Amino acid sequence: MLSGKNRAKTAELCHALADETRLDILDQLKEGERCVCELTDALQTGQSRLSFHLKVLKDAGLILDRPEGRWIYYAINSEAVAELEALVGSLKATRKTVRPSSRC
Amino acid sequence: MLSGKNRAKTAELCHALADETRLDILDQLKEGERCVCELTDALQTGQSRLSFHLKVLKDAGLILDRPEGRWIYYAINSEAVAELEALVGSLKATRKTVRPSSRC
DNA sequence: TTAATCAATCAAGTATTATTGATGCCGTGG
DNA sequence: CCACGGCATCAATAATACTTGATTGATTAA
Repeated sequence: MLSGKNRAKTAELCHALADETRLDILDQLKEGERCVCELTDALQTGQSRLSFHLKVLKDAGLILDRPEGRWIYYAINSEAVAELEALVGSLKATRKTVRPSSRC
Repeated sequence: MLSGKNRAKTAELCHALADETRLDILDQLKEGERCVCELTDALQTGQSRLSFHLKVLKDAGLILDRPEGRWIYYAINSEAVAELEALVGSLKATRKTVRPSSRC
């Protein structure tokens, strides 16, 4: 039914995906974990900017971070992706028939 | 691989879902098509505001409109939902193994 | 311990989105 | 033809989101 917490969670997850830079990041992470400096290199962009987008993705739960030495490795959280996939799927219409009553 | 047009399309679709009001609208439409006045009633909000959000959903292709007399009925475009579902699914990590090389 | 590197955070500026009330268009009923 | 109802659109404002450059904390190498 997508009510209450689900609605807010869906909105947050979708917001995190509603940006091409963040989709680029996820595309990179699909092949395995990466540290920020690798991403700045791959995506040709500034460290600060990337850090901002990584935070959005992390806050939404779509990526996980693993500090190692002075690097921080990011990786996709496949569970969250699957969760979102399910939430999106639940938006499909339950009936195709034209509704009988009208109020206007 | 989520590149080029797909990336932009995914961002647009996700942006359209990144708002609780729009999720509420879709939730209503799941049960069948509705005209704007029914939605303003169900969602307890202003007509102008609703019209704005309906436009965002329509521009993204997530809903379809059907004029009938002086009403306009909106309905979920299940194809677009399925398309997005697939795009989201394609974000899942392809390998779980730790990547061997590092550049930093 | 000092210098250097990686990455988060902050502050300031810009850009994009959302809300609100007003206006206009179009189809319908009188 | 006229008035009304349903809805889109516009203009102005408010709220969010994004970008950029500078700073800071933490970690490692010298």
